[in-house]
Amino acid sequence: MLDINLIRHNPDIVRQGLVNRGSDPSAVDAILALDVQRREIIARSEQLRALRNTVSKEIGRMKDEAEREAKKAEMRRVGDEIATLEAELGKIEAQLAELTGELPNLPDPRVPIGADESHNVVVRTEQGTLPPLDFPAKPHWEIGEQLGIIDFERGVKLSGSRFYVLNGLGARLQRGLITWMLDLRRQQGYEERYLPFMVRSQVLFASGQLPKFRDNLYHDAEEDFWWVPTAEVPLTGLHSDEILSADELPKLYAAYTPCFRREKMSAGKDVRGIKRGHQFDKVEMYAFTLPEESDHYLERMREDAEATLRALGLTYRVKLLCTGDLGFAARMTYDLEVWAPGVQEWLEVSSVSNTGDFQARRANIKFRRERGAKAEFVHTLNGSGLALPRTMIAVLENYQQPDGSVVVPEVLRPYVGVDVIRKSD
RNA sequence: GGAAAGGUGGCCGAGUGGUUUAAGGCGGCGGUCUUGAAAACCGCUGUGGGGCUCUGUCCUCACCGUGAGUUCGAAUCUCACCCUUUCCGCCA
Repeated sequence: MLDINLIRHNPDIVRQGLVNRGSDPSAVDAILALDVQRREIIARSEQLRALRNTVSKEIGRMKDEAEREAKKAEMRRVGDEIATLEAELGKIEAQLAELTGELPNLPDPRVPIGADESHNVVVRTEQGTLPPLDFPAKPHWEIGEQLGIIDFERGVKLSGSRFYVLNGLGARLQRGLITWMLDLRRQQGYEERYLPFMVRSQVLFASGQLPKFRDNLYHDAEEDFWWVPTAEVPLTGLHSDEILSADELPKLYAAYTPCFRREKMSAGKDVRGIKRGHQFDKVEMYAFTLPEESDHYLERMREDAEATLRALGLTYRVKLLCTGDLGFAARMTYDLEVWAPGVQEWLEVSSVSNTGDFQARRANIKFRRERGAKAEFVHTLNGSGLALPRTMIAVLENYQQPDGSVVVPEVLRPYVGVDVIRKSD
């Protein structure tokens, strides 16, 4: 949510920011007009309320019956007028909430301007420590099926396309990655949280998924439950409607959750393998910080995510997203992409974003610098650390051997329990 | 799923239609006293919106779980819903 005062006083800045990220700026004018109407109506109705409050007290003290009845009749008319104004106000505020709720965050000035992902900037490429493969690399679906650790057919039988089953060491590899990542996050200073995987509408509004992106979410038809598309959602809601004290900031959290996405927008894309499913696992990082420290923690969180890939010895690159590719709530985002030699693709395994006070406004998360000081909105950041299926792809394809086996990365061996994944293990 | 009792400020807790401007207490902050501290005493105390003689020790509106309703006037009365606790049922 953008600050209404920013829209009111600097509409040009807001319009420019929206244009830069490829959004329609016309809502700004509608919002400004509604804002003026809103304040006019409030001024009038409050004046009438003040009058009624005063006169009602007088009525309580009146002894003269006729005079009292006359005043009551008069206040009845005032009440009717207030009701009319309030009804009008309700409509205007609903429209205002709808329009402002759909405005995305404004890009940070340092974000390169561009229409789409082709304008993203590769900041850095980090060479992995693994020796290059000296044989033709197989894609992970072949590796997985030949080893018997990924079962696509039974996934489809159970739930349709974009679902799969992990068998034995496949499941253990993923579980090992999750546990290892959570341990790594803890060493980096993040507190672990186990969260609900279904949340109320309000929580999805706070993080920015609702109202605009409901098509990509799974929703329970009978209750107000939505399956989380990322742990970012419940983590944003964790401190909603709270006022934190400055000395407990930053609050750094890590959480493992499955993520559920309808992938309506990417129908037909990435249908092969485990790159894009309706259900996938992720370890997520999240931070609540002082406003002046969020830029610093964006870099810190990117470093922390990178450390995961470095520990696995994988080759990856860091991208700074351009304005046109920013997510709804983000004002600046780094993507980490890992190289997968089997599919010959850079896979997005992490997206690290600073949302500034955008989510904090929607979730009403504040802090106080000192006792008695005015409460201010915190800043929030989120980052994947990391998305599991794509990390699995990278591990399988980079650690594959000529005989079809897959070496388990050293850091994972205590978690997986074997050094090499072979057929029929 | 059934029954009962509840939901009031940071916390406890009073308040069944109008001196309530939400009593009182605790906590917190400031002060008096003190060598210092404690105690005692005095004062202060939340959130959001709007306005202005425009940033103030200002005026005003709203907020007692949520939403509607009754009324000149609602924390208080009515209805619906949500949540909590206890008991029963069911269950991992």
